[in-house]
Amino acid sequence: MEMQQEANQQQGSEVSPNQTIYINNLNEKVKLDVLKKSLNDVFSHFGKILEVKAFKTLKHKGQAWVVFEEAESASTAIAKMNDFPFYDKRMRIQYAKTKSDVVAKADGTFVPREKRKRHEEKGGKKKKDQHHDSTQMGMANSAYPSVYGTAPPLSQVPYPAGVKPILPEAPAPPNNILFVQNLPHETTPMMIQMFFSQYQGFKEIRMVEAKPGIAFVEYADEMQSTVAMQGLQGFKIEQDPMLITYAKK
DNA sequence: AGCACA
Repeated sequence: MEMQQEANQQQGSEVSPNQTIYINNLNEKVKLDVLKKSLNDVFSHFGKILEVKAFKTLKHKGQAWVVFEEAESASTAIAKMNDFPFYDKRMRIQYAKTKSDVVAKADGTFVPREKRKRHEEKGGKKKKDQHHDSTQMGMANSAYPSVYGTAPPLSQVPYPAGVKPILPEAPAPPNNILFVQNLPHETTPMMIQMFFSQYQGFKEIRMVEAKPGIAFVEYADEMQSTVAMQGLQGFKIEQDPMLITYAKK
């Protein structure tokens, strides 16, 4: 008969809706400023953001708080973005458990908290148990809810309308094609061919008229592309140093 | 896994 109440307790935890969302399962390899900026970019689709907070302490990495001006924005954000692939991991989003300081300050209810448990700042250099270095980027998470059935590859997950996918800026793995950026817009293939063709294995330059300033340079194999990259990295065509990375496949 | 406010 009544089977409509499950929508309310999607997290299995009882936290009342409020204007701050708590996000975890974030990719811990992403630098903090980049992470916060990307979170801001993504979540500003749902309303005005007052603040984005994230920390890199052991207890808090992989997590972030996004404070909206309106609680409704937070609700929409959760509904639309929970399990959203973000830097190759699915964001898990809930309402934050406690009121954010910015909000309390606006409320007038802010009371400076007592010194909490002394934050373990990184004073010593003990790093015994942090060797989880296994790169698990791109592994589908098997434990996420029903909507997609069995987890599809992240690359196939549909994105909510109006939200651009955030592609990991993680460097592409070494391969035989180089991606060259920061070229003067007048650059022609011939101009840079002079440089790239002096390296063994050079095959071709590809440029797209619609996208000035970039080029793809193909070599026979990744050894050769790597040598060329190392030789030409930062080389200045006019005055701007070119930025060379491996192309995404 | 882990809910803070440098």
